[in-house]
Amino acid sequence: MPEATVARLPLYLRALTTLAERGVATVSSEELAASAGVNSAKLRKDLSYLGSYGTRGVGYEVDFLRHQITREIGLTQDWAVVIVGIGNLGHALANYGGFASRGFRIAALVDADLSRVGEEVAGLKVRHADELEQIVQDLGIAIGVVATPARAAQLVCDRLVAAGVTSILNFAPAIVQVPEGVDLRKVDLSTELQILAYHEQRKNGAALALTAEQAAELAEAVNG
Amino acid sequence: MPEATVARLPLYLRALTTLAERGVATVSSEELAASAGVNSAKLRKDLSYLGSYGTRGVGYEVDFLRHQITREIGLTQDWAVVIVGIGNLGHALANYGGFASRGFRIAALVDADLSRVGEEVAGLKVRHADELEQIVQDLGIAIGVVATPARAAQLVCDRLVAAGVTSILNFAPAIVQVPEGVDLRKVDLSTELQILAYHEQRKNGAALALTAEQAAELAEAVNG
DNA sequence: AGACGCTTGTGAACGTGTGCACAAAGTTGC
DNA sequence: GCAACTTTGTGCACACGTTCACAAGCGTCT
Ligand SMILES: NC(=O)c1ccc[n+]([C@@H]2O[C@H](COP(=O)([O-])OP(=O)(O)OC[C@H]3O[C@@H](n4cnc5c(N)ncnc54)[C@H](O)[C@@H]3O)[C@@H](O)[C@H]2O)c1
Ligand SMILES: NC(=O)c1ccc[n+]([C@@H]2O[C@H](COP(=O)([O-])OP(=O)(O)OC[C@H]3O[C@@H](n4cnc5c(N)ncnc54)[C@H](O)[C@@H]3O)[C@@H](O)[C@H]2O)c1
Repeated sequence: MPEATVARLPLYLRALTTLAERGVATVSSEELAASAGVNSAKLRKDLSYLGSYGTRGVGYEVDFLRHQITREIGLTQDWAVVIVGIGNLGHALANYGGFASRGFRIAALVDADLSRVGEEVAGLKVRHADELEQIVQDLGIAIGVVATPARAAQLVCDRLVAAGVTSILNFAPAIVQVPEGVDLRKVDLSTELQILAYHEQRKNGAALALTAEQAAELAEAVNG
Repeated sequence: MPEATVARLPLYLRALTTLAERGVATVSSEELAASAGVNSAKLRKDLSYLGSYGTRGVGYEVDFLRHQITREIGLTQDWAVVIVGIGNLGHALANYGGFASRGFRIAALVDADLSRVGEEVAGLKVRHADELEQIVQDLGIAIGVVATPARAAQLVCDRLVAAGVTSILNFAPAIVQVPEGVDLRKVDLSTELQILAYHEQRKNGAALALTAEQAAELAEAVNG
């Protein structure tokens, strides 16, 4: 299955869940594509990787398709997650209710700062970073979330990997190396804003260019 | 400039900043690529879109290249940002110091909940959503960050656009439509986790498949 | 039952992105 | 001033992703 398709399955899943809540029983690729904000041909091709679950002339059965995607992504089981670094962001993540409803359970919170250890956040006691290996093994944790400062990110990832974690979501703005077999994804807010700024500048730049062109025309008019 | 290149420029910028702080004056494409975690040919092709700023046989001058990328992204000016939805995540974002150092200034905080309005967060008073248009125009805000619940996201984006915002970063897990000319990027943590879960499952699935194969072999051995 | 209309699933064309490999261009050492 | 060495910038081939367009298949209505 293409990586681009995998990245869109959660999108479809969310759209299907919304439809199911509204009591919709079947949906065409055109409608579902509109809900998910993608091209309908792309949607059909994506879904075709799961199998032929549609009915020609009718569409897709919402509940059935939802189940198939859930199974494909691997959300039939709950995944235990550890969050490392319980600062600003770590607190927000720990308190966020949206993970549980999507198949993820925050199983442990870890920080290196002794003044933070023992604090109760979202019903969990913050534990010390040195206990990481024990925690990961005891709770069967496969996914780690890194919300420490950038300078600690590589060390924390190394420890997570050593403890047996094979999937990491990194929020720290740092380039981290992990051994093969370990999946690393990053969420980088500053980068996102910078990409927006680039396009924003070009929008304004286009306006400036137009002005320059107008200026040239003006100059020509005056000189001609 | 290719979109993929634009998305990597912030990465290079960060790597260059780190090098500059370490006092490195020049860097080869090989070294810089390693710092940024990309292929060196890709890095050189990306940089070639900015112009021919390298010196053959030597490499790139760190400070100069940093300045060129900063200019290209449009970070020579500071961008004013408004955050809408000052809950868990909004607080974390408002308190985050990493934006200011990268050319973004949190200029205003907005919420619809009257019990939140007036609260002081990160040195700013939370203002009411109805004032949005006024705020955006007075402060010359071009970028909006949406950290409201999903159900409010479309409404908030519509209001932001109506107020004159032309770039939006959305944290709510919702598909949002914006008119042409407005850039919308989304950060979706659940999706990221789900992508990790998919690969995680396949890792385990590979192990299970092996077991199944072994089982088949065993059955064959018993029957044969 | 058969014709009609609708929607899926997919072949094929196209566009974008990646990475190799090397000529061109610079530096360093003698 | 020249040869040897280093590193950039880029042409080219390939891989990946997207979109069009349509035959095949299903349900419905007469
Ligand atoms: N807060 C945000 O909204 C935001 C936005 C974008 C990016 N980030 C990034 O997310 C990360 C966390 O941000 P934050 O605002 O929560 O920072 P923070 O300073 O509030 O929290 C960091 C936490 O990590 C802990 N920590 C430090 N070293 C550790 C280690 N080796 N092991 C375990 N824990 C350790 C600290 O004790 C602290 O509690 C940073 O890298 C930041 O750049 C945050
Ligand atoms: N907290 C997290 O770590 C986290 C993680 C992933 C995604 N998210 C998403 O980010 C968003 C915010 O999450 P949160 O945990 O901060 O939620 P929250 O409920 O704590 O905060 C939401 C805030 O938005 C305000 N709001 C609601 N409607 C509004 C409107 N129309 N205009 C202006 N403000 C409005 C509310 O008053 C509240 O203060 C949610 O969509 C959530 O799914 C949060």
